[in-house]
Amino acid sequence: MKLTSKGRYAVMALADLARFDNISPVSLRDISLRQGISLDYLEQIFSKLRKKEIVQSIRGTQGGYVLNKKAKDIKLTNIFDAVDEKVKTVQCKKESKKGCNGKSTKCLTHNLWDELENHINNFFKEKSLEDLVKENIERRI
Amino acid sequence: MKLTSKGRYAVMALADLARFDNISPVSLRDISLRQGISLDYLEQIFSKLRKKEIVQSIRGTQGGYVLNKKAKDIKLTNIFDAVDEKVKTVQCKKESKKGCNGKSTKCLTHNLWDELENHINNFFKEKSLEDLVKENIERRI
DNA sequence: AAGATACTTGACTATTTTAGTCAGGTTTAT
DNA sequence: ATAAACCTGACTAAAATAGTCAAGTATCTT
Repeated sequence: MKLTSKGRYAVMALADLARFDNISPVSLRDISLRQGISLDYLEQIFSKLRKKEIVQSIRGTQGGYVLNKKAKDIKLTNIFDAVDEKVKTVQCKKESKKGCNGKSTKCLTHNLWDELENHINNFFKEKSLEDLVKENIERRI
Repeated sequence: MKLTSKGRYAVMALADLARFDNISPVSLRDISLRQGISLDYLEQIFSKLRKKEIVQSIRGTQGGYVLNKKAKDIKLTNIFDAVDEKVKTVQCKKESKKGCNGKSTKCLTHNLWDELENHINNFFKEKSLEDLVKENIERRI
């Protein structure tokens, strides 16, 4: 059970962005350097974030990215959703008609996995980008 | 972020075992049939569970496996631990001297990943095999 | 107008992990 | 004896991951 770097990088990059974008657009190059993430990879990630309207892009010299919403309105769940970082505990889900594994009943542990998914997703739904930045500033003082 | 089948199968198989082992040892063949998990794969999994003393094996005809502890004393965390299903959110952890990415400070999101890991692990620490079986029986009635 | 900076897109690929399979054992109840 | 069931280690196909690479386009500054 592990978080992929795509999801992790997306959050790291946005946390970085949230700290600096009130001054001026932040270039991926800067984020790349500060966070140690490959520029090419960041471009992939931000392309998705832009399509989901989490960030806005500004082209040209002095360009970069800015947040498209207030930091408190961007939850981790929105970020993970944008980069296709899904919480998945089990396959037996979609075939609503039948139970799991094509059998007529739910598998013994079905409810457990549902609970687990909810448990994790709740964490992601509650936590906002603002929380992240705040925690960080507080620790610095 | 997903659960691997190894961890999932281990829990499913043990839940199955917990329901039947008060009568007689349960053969992997039976579990394989009931849960739809390959026998060969189950053998790999139970080898690990036995080494961690979660189950006990009984060889020969009429043999099989039984739980080695009471169902309420077997937590999901013990099961996942036995089959190497780890919760991992981030790499930057072990190099205790330095911060993340070899830098002198913690990465912006370090605490977040720690929180997330704890959040998930708490779920695994609380949930026992007994809980699972109970919930299931209750649902059936 | 030129050049530099920075975003944009899509294809490509090496590595790692996963999810098993396969083959050959050993033990023990009947 | 023999069949059921455990035991072990090696092997592998397929998928996912974590990027790289190449070839653009847009816009600001001078």
